[in-house]
Formats: sequence, C-alpha cells, structure tokens
Amino acid sequence: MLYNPLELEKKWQRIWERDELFKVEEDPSKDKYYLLEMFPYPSGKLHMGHVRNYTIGDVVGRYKRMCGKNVLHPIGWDAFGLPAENAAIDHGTHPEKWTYQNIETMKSQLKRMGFSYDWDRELATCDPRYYRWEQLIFLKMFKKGLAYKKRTYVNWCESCQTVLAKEQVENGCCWRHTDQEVSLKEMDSWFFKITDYAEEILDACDQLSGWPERVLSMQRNWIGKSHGAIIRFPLDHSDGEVEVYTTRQDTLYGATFMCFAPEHPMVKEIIKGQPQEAEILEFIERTLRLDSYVRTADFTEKEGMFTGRYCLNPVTHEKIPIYVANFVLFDYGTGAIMAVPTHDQRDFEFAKKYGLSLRVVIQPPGETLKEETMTEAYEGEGTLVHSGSFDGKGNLEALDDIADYLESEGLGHKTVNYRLRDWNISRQRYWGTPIPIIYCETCGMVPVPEEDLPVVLPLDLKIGPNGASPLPLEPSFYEINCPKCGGNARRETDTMDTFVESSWYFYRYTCPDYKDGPINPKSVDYWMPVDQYIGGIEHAILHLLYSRFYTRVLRDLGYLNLDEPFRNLLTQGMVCKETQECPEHGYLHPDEVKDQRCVHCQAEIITGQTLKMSKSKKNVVDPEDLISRYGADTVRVFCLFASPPERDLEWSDQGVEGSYRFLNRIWRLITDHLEDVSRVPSFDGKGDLSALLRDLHRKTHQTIQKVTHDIEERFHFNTAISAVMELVNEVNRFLGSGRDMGDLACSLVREAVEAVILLLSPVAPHITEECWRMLGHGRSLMETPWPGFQADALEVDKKLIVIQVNGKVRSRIEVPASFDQKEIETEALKDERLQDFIGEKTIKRVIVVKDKLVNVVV
RNA sequence: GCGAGAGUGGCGGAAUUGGCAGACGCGCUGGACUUAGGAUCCAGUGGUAUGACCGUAGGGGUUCGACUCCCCUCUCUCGCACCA
Repeated sequence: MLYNPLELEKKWQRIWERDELFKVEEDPSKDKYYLLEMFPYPSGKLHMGHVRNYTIGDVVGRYKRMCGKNVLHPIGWDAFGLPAENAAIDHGTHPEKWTYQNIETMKSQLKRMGFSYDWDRELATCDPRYYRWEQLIFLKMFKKGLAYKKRTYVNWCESCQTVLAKEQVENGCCWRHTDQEVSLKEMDSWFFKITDYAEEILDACDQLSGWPERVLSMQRNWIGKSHGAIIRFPLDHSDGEVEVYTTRQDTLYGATFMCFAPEHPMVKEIIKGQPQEAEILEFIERTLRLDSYVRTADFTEKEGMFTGRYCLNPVTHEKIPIYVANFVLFDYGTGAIMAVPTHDQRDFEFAKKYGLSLRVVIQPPGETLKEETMTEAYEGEGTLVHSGSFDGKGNLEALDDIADYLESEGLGHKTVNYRLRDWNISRQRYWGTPIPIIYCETCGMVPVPEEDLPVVLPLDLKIGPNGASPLPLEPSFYEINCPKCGGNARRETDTMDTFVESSWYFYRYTCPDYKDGPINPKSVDYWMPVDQYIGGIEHAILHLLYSRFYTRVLRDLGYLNLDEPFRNLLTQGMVCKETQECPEHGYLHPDEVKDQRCVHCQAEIITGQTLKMSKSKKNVVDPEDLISRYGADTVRVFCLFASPPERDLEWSDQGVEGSYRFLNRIWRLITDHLEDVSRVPSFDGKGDLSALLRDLHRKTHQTIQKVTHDIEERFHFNTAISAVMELVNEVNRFLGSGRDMGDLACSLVREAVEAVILLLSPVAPHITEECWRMLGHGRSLMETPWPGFQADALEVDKKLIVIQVNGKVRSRIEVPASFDQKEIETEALKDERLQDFIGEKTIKRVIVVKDKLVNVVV
C-alpha cells in the first residue's frame, strides 16, 4: 500500500469536520488555553508566511489539546483595507465581492492544511455585525475624550490617497508603498488618545516576561520617554511667551538663540508685519513641501531664517534671536527649542552658519573651553560656569537644581516627554468602518445615537477612476438629518484605520455571536488573556502597541478586567528563498527557470541573495502547488523542521523532498510490519527484557521525554522532529537486525511505533491519524492523551565515562551505573589507553564529574 | 550615533546551570537491488601533513575543562534616529 497523502488527508479532514472535533465551548472544569495566530488579510491566496505561522500555531494547539487543555483556536479575516479598493480599480470588482471571494479561497486552503480551527467562531471585520461594535466603542471613547478631532499636519500618502498614522510611516515612506514618499498636509483628522496611556504601556513592558526582548525594546523605543523641563521664554516685542522642551536645562545659561519648527503656529503670528514676512512664509512652504524623509535625512543641510523677533533668556535676561529652522520637529516636545551652540552639535553648526553668538557654560574636567576657538560642541560632563548661582556645580546635579529653581520662579517646570503621538485613525477611504459622527449646521459635531448603529457602509457604490473614496460624493450616504435638532446635517465620510479592527478581534472570538455588546464578560473572563500569540515581527509596533492600548481603553470603559491581552508572544521569522535573475528579463519565477537557464532567452541565470519571499522578487513558492504534490503533512513537517520558529526559514525544495521521504519511511515502517505489530498489545512494562529490547524501550521513552520538553518548554519543533526521526531509525535498525520477532519484541516495537505516531501527530496530523487507525485504535488522536514517559524505562545499567587528560578526550570506558565517584575514578585510572598517555608524568589532580567524565591533570 | 539580536561543516541546523562539537536532515561519495534509477536499502562524509594535530567570526582572559562565562575587535540582520 502506497502513501497517498492527497486522498488520506481529504478523508481525515472530512471526518474531523463531521465529528466536530475542533469545536470548543467554555468549560469551567477544564484548564483553558487560548491560542491565537494573527489573522490574515484576505489578499487572494495563502502564502508561505501564512502557512508557516499557522502550522506553528496548529502544532501548539493540537499538543495542548492532547495534554487535556480546553483549547480556543480561532481564525477570522482582517477584511477591510486598501488592496480591495485597488482590485476594484484594476478589475472593476466591488471590494466586497473581491474580499469574500478571497475569503472563500483562503478558507478552503486553510482547511486543506488540516488546521484545527473552530470555524464556528470565524469572523470578518468588514461584516456590520463586527464593525457595529467598533462604532459603539468609538462613541464611548468619544464621550470620554479618548477619540477627538483636530486640525493638524498629517502624513499623506499619495498612493493610498489617505492619511497615515505616525507608526505607518517608515523611512519617510508609506508602510504599504515603500517607494511612495509621505508628504505633510494640513487637515482635520480623528485621533485616539494613546498618549494618555503612554506611561502605563511603557511600565507594563517590564511585566511582559513572555514577550521577546526585541519587541519590548522596539515598543519602549517607540514610546520614547525622556525627562526634562518645559521652560518659558518671554517674547521681547509682546506679552507672549514661547515654551520649549529641553532635557538639558543645565545648559540654559548658554542658550543664545531659539528655533521654531516651520509648522509652529506662533511663527505666523510673530512675523506678521515684519519686512521679511513673505520670505519666511516662502521658506516654510518650501520646507513643508519636502517629504519627511528628505527633510530629516543626514544629507539635508540645517537651514533657518531669522524671524526678526527676539525673546528673553529667562535666567540671563538677554535678548536672543528667534529663528525658524528646518531641523526642528513640530511633533516632538513643544515644537520649539532653545539652542545652546556650545553644548549641542546641531546648534553649533547652525550658529556657525548664521554667525550667532556662543557662550560656554560647562567646562570639561582639566580643560578650559573658549568660544572663539571651539570647533565643535562639547556635549560631555563638566562643571558649570557663567551660570549664576549654579557656578561650580557638576552639570548633572544641576539638572534637578535648575529645574527646581525654574519652578520656584515660575519660569518653567520639570516634565516628562514622550515621542509617542496620538493615533491618527482617519482614513479618506471607502473600504473601512464608517466613523459614527454627524456634523449639524446648528448643533455642530453630534455622535450617532447608539440605537442607530451600525452606520452601514453602503455596498452599491463605485470607486472612481482616481481611486478616491466615493463616500463624500454619495448624498444618500452623507445627507442626513441631525439626530438632535432634525436639521440639515452631514455624515463623517472618513473611515477608521483598519488597525482599529485588529486591536480587539481577539476579544470577539471569545463570543462571536454575542448580541448585547461587543464583548460578553463571562466569555472574556474565562478565555482571556491569550495564552500564546503567534505572528510576524513586522507588527512589533503597529498592531501590538495598538492592541495593548485598546485593551486598556476597553478596560476603562468597563468591558473587561484585564491590562494585557497577550501573555506570551512568539514572533516567527520570515520565509526566505534565493532569488534568480536573468540579465535580460530581471527576476525570474521558479517556473521561468529550467536547467539554470531563463526559459525566455536561454541565458544563464544568476542566483541572487536569499530574501523574504515576495511577489516583486518572484522568489515565491505557492503552498497550493506543494500541497497537491506532497500533501499538507509534508509541508507542515518541512516548515517546522527547517529551523526553529523565531528564526528565518530558508526555503529548500530538496528539504521538502526530505520531509516527504521521512513520512514515507514512517508509512512503510507501519504498513510493512502491520501484521507483526497489530497481533500484540503495546508493551505493558512487565516482564524481563534482554539488553537489546531494553535499549529500544529506553529510546522510546527518551524520545517521549525530549519531544515533550522541546514542544512544552521552547517550541523547538525542529529538534522534536529530529528526535522522532532518531526513534524511527532505531526501530528500523532493530527490525533489520534479523532477530526473531517474538511477542515481546513485537510489543516493544509496537510501543515505539505508537510513540512515533503520537509524538508526530500535532505536526503531521493526517498520516498519523491513518496509522493510528491501522493499529486498531478507534478514537481520533486529538482525543488521545499525550504520552508520558516512564522514569524506570530511562534507567541504564551501564554508563559511558569520557576520560580526559588535561581537558582532552583520550579514552572512554563503560562502568556499571551503580558506581559512585570514587569507583569511577579508580576504574578510569586503570584504563590502558590512559596509562599510555600519562606515562612517566605525575598526576597532579583528578576531576570526576558524576556519570560523565574523568579529567586527569598531569 | 543609540538599542536589540546573530556569527558553528558544502547547506539548513544540533549541543547553554561550562563537561565527547557537528544530533537530525539536505547534498555529496561508494556499494546493493534493478531493463532503468531522479525509488528503496547499506556504508562513508569538519579540515588535514592521517599526528596523541587543527577546528564553533578574530584576538585576549577566567577554568582541570569554554560554542557556552568575562574583556576587546570585526562582520551581518533588525528597530529607532536632527527626539532638543
């Protein structure tokens, strides 16, 4: 009988579905285990990244189930988003149709992989039954001031035709369109007040012991907490004042000028009527037109313009000039800085360029700096000078003293600053959750009454050829009467960032049909937090930060009693593959290469770098092709065997073949010896075993121990699989040794074979299920307990002792297991090979490591 | 520049409370079976001057003993970066 994965996998998938083996209910009598993989965007079909992510999860899920846990393992669809609209523009398909077609395709692919999802909990975020709750949460946030609207400079992506959050800008470009530079645009946008939770989210990082340090450090970095002071500088020409934020209040006496960010609203006020007003406005406009990457790049020179106005240094009372400068960031601190050219390199360069004055206020130890001779700023520690009553103090201790002084004089105060900005959630897009707000001509901004939810996204609209959202052009959507006064009103036509949907979907999985609110408290109490979350590192900031924020919002709205959603996080590595290039035709798809030549022009191909699989590099492998060639089990085995999950996986067609061969070996092992093995029960632990049988018995239990440890403690499936391979090799050796196969021998082989099946079943569920039934078992492996190992089976009667001379291995001896240290030493010193090495030399010392080695120092 | 992680055969990777470096797999070599072999099985496979030698990016150190701990250097990956 040949191994026919396609037929056999289909059969078991049908049976699992028929018997509803993946369904799960709340059961207070059982330990719950919430296993979650990041839900996919329904982009068309599954790619290898999905397959790897979901395979890792499925192994954990099946393993935990066999260990007796009540496992929640849901899946759904992150179904709003721009690609659906792009498809609509390109192919004229409506986003809804496109999305649901993709869901159908990908769902059947997931099923073909044999993943153990509870499909009854499936959700799609573009379904009004989902997003209506998101709108309700929005309204509650709005009422608490956690959602607010403001006019400000925002990041605009021309390709997306929409605004982006700060987190969605990478190197000055859009996170989706990595070659589309983001520009600044002044407009009204909705924000979530994530900054209110900055401190809490940052603090809680220390408690997330189940998260990779890498992710935590990225989050801490992103929040960017710093300690400093706000200092107020009075304007010279009016009663106004300018606030600056600094972490270096110790250098305040050396502040000889001030710089505004070009966006700062005060600039326009103070230059009004100045002779250089027009010129400055032109400079501001020119600077803001630059995309943020160019503006902040290393090669961009620091530039500024004098505003014609002065302010007063609050401690020296000197008049200092006010500049507008391109390098000052509007959205950090107060958007204005005090410049201390002697102790800040950027300020130094700026001062030199524009001939501004310098004053040293920190002298380094054993050196005296002079303004006229300085060639760069001194940013180190030292003693304060020219700093009034603070002269002579160390600059670090003066940090606090000066801040206290400012506070007592009413000139400023200590403060903590964060780099994190509020989350801009407005999107000028169609395929998203409508923001439930109405603008009334008389009442102003009015929230949609809760009983009117959901604000349904109309599905009968066509996206224009320029890609812009049809919502602002559709009177039947935006024309509405004010719910308060009944007068003329207009709906908000922005939709929400799709990251809002993914910030709470894992709560909805616990109660997908709950009708009385977004979250059923009973279900959430039972299932949350997520015990294991698995996904790509690319969400280290975006999705994971937003989810941590949203959890706190939901908590403070009274929906849950929880601070952190994800107890343990596993960030799996990327799936990579060699690129192949033709000098003529560029990157080539594997199908376009034959015998190392380009199929179009016969040119020899160049093998390029190993990079993340991507359509643009054409170094992709279609999971569908693999499944129909080898079956899902082979794909699963390879994904896990090739590397540990957190590392990148390098694709290897030959490695896949190897995994397929391994499953074939198991298949033959069982089918070839089925008669022998099925006529006896598995070894019951009774009876005297010969040394050979005891070795096999021991290997079986060692393997159970190792596989359990590798999965349970560290998710190292690659070593778990190799341990099973070793056991298979051992059984084959045993069977090939031509021994007489008595009942006892058969029962031990059966024990070993059953261990192979059980241990491998989370990884390759189909073939193992088939083998399990062949051995006469009636129930699914999913309902079979995970095997335990017997400690007495691990016992050995002889131990191998390594003998070293001066730390180098020179010999090995076997001693009875009962030997103690002294006996081992005596026995080792008798060893002939050792004696040869020692020769005439005198033994200085002998180190004995119990049960392991003897090191003789001569 | 700051922060995090990594560097082991031809390749993917094993080995971490310091104790036989290279498990397992791929590839390769030889053999068996065969009309055939790109199936299967068996044997071998870090280097080498074949030594009792060398070898875990390089250099130092601690130790009886270091892939593992400490110091320095190099390389690579990722994140942040004119953050005041």
